[in-house]
Amino acid sequence: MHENDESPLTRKLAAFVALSDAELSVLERLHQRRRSFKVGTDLVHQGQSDRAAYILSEGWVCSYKIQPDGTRQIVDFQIPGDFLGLRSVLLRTSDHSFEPVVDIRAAEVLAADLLEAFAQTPRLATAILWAASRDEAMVVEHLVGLGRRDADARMAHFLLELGSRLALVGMGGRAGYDCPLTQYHLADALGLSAVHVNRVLRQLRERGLVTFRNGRVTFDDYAALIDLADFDPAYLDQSGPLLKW
Amino acid sequence: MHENDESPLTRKLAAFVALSDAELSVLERLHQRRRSFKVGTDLVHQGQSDRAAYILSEGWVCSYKIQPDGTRQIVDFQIPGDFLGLRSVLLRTSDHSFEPVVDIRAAEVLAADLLEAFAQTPRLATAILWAASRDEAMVVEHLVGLGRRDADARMAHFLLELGSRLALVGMGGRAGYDCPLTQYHLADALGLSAVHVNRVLRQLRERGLVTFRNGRVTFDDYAALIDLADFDPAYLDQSGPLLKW
DNA sequence: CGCCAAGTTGATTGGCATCAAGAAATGTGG
DNA sequence: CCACATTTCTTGATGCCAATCAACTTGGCG
Repeated sequence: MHENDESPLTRKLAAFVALSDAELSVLERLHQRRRSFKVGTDLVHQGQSDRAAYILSEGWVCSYKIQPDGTRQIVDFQIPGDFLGLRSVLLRTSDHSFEPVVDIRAAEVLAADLLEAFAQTPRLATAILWAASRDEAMVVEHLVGLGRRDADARMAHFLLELGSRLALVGMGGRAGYDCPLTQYHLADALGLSAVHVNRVLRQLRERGLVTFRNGRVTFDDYAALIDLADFDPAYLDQSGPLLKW
Repeated sequence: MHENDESPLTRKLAAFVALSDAELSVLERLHQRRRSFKVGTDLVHQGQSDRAAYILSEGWVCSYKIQPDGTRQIVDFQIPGDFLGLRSVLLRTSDHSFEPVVDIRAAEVLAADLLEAFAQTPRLATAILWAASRDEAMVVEHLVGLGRRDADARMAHFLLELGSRLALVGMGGRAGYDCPLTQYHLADALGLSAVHVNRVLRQLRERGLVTFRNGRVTFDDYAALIDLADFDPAYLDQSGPLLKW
């Protein structure tokens, strides 16, 4: 597909375990069934229906819950290399829905294939479970942000986290990254109103910290932003744990 | 220990799968190494240290994260029958700390024992993973509450959720339940100030919905409370999924 | 009996939502 | 390629929810 056939997931996992050729080819085989989804077509991932997971290879997705009163809370965003609905393959739980933020391409993974891959290559299984556990840690961090950070710090923390995640799959760095999210997405994720998101972004820009504009996030003062957000990327990188295996 | 030797965990799992005698005895064996912890003695569960999990059999625990600015966000409470640090056994992640709310009694479970139990009784493994997935769903629901519910609804939802969880292990019902939490605990869990927690509780009491007093939660108008909280216990019960196995 | 944690209540402040209205960007069909 | 429609973004004005500050009360306990 691309010049090198390295998928974002491969790239992400490789950052934490050195995968053998055999493991790489098993991983590759998981990417067989490619599918596309357009914005607007909800990936209805409601429990009972299908028991497939996806590996996102291109584009962004958000997972969310709708409240009875109509408001929406975005639980997390998925970027290339992330799993969609991994849990609902292994167990039969799927408490939230998925919606593409932009047109996406993803590989469908059947439960059987995944379990077989796990059986064949335990190290790969460990790596994937590590990724899943990292996702959980992000949800927890998100919860902490909603509970105990004000709007500025929340936004700063969010933009930094996204930057770190994207850097892992080669889609961003200290300078910034391309970001297809609208201010409404930010609002629904951060528990703010869209109007206030706009004000917060303006303020961060005017303070010379970060610029969110035209689908691009630019870090103007990385260090100061980290300071404002009290950002500690330990929960993302966890560098070390897997290397020992 | 008690009149019948049924542990809270057994009781909880039994609500979702009918466990065979063999499975029950394996479960029993996991409860061998009993330990006690007193209030104040933090269960330092910081990643690297020990790789044991606990099954809580008596008392309450909270899991939390401390922010650099000193504020605390409680991620969840554990009640009898719940696991502590299950994830950190399987993976080496432990992003938050545990602290007893009252003196507790718990069974220590070594990674090896757990894995062996899983190998022996797949159905038990499924049941335990179901419980873990339920925990995750609760964290997500908590996140939604922080992002999109006002103080009243948040409190109401929290008290209802706790009631449902306790009912599952026979420690409460529609009438109410004993609750050792302080208003500070509620504040740290709900992302509110302790002062405001007090006001919200008073208001709920005066509206005839629920009374939180002297370590006891009393539901004065269950239906109205559910209505206020938009409480849908689907994410807790998930009745059905496991029964099919 | 006196101490300390937990709970209670009032007064004041401030962060963020809401309402409202317009400007810019993006998309769409003719 | 333009006219028009629909998002998306932007900014101001106003009000409310919940934080903060400050006392005071209550209850448990050595």
